[in-house]
Amino acid sequence: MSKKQLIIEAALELFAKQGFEATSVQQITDHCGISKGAFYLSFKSKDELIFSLIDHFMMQITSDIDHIVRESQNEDLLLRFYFSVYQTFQRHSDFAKVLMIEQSQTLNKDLFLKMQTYEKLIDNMILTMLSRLYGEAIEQTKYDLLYCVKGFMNMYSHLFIFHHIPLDLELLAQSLVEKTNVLARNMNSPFISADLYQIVKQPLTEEISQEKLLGIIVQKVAELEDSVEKESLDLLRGQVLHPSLPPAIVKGLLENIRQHPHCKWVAYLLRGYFEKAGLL
Amino acid sequence: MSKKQLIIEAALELFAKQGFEATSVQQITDHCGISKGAFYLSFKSKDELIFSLIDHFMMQITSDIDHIVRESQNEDLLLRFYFSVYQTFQRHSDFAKVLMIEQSQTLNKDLFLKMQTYEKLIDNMILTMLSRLYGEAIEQTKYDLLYCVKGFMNMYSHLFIFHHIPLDLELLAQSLVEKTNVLARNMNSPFISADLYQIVKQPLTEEISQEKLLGIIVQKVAELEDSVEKESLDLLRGQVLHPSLPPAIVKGLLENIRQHPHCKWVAYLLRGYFEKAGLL
DNA sequence: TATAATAATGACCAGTTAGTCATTTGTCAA
DNA sequence: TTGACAAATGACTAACTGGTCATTATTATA
Repeated sequence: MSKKQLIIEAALELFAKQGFEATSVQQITDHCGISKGAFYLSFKSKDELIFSLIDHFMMQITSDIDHIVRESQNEDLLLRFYFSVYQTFQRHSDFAKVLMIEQSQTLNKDLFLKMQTYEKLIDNMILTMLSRLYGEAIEQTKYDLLYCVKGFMNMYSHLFIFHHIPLDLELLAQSLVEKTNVLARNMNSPFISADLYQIVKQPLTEEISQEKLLGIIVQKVAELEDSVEKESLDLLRGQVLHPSLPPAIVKGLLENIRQHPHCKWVAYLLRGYFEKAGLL
Repeated sequence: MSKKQLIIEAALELFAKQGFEATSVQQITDHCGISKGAFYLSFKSKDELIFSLIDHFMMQITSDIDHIVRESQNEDLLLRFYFSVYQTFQRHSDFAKVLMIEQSQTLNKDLFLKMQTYEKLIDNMILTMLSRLYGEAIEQTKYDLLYCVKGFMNMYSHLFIFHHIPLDLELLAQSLVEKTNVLARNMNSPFISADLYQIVKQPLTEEISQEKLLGIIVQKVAELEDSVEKESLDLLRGQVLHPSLPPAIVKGLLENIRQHPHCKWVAYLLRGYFEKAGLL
């Protein structure tokens, strides 16, 4: 085992017990029998360690899930998915605990972005899986289904992250497969629309690019029937390209489209965009 | 506003941004324009602050939920429950964030116990609500339903804890009501049995008392048909009261009952108990 | 106004931290 | 055995921590 790996393993154990902040480099080096100086031969800083640690495990985990989703037949796909996820949680329960404790890390921006990248990957795998399983039927509800699946993963993992109880993972997976099927086949009132999902998945701090914004607008315009909303949105598209209207008009146009349930998010995006650009 | 409240508000803001550990007392006092000394007139220590902070908000939140569950008619109970929960998350989004970041706090034992107390309260309210709504029909699945409800609460709260997006909470609540109904009426393969739930809810570090253990065993013995398992369990009950059998036999008896699906938890508890007592 | 009582301050303390670097130890070819 | 190079060490630094307390400012009372 390389020195890096040795340190990562030792650090993981301590982080799971005490958290990242509360664990000192000295403790880590003591715990794996090397000197403090040696630590800094492997890692530039304590921060680099947590980054490496997260990469180390998240790469394993995401590739595991990817493999399952790619290689399984439809009939046992979902079961194998849940089983594999919980097996991974069990195998790397310390890491799962660290992820829980240090959850999402809004604190450190870089770390947050890294985690978001992995989460997006996993989201996409789950979405692929759901589409393969249920097809067109869940087109409207797939993002809600995604959230439900992730909610299950999260909640049930508490069972073995915080308690060391031997669990029948096969049974657990079966139980969650049933829940997922029940929801997929009976849910009719989704909450998370495609564009809400897109917004939420946008990197937190990164502003939306003009290009992307225009893309979303054009798509929405195409969807809409002829109406005040459609006309307003089209005018706003023009304003994004060549700002010429006074703030009052822009504000009014935004108010027009905000009423339409399908346009709420575009309105939200546009308001943010114009505000940043000093046009509101 | 009292000085204590002033400090709590300021601290909350900083904790939400940086986390508890990473926020110094100096930063807090700077942020609310008082001296470091003045802080220690209101709180004995930094720890006491986080305790007060959690009490301050959790008391509000739990009593809100309790009120809803007590006062609502069955037909709009669930809707009002979800609506109120998310309204609270929105109103106290900083606190929700702190709870997320500092989640469950396995680190500090006292804090963990405090949170577990509140969580138990909320669990019981949700269970009461579910039983009132669905009655006997969910007797077998109620703990799974509880986990699903909590999973929804958790997952969907990400939408506004990490993004400041205006959401239609009424619609969100409706959507979750449907999901809950769908699950309650169609789920047949629960995973969380009454005794598994009991174990998980047991204070983490606290060992099980002999008394409690005997109570569980007696109950199980009463449930079982005459069988090897029943006899084994009864012998083990004797061993708890008056240890006399050699480890090998105890181990064998444990193995006997571990096979029976209803006895897995008792077996788990007994193994832990005998190990602690040096009888295994 | 004078006095007592209370509230607030911030320099200070002892302890801990991440990170550095002159020095020692180990390794291996000549 | 020697010497050159790499690996590893741990005492050290500067910064920061939670918490204290002699001192000062403010308020209430007489």
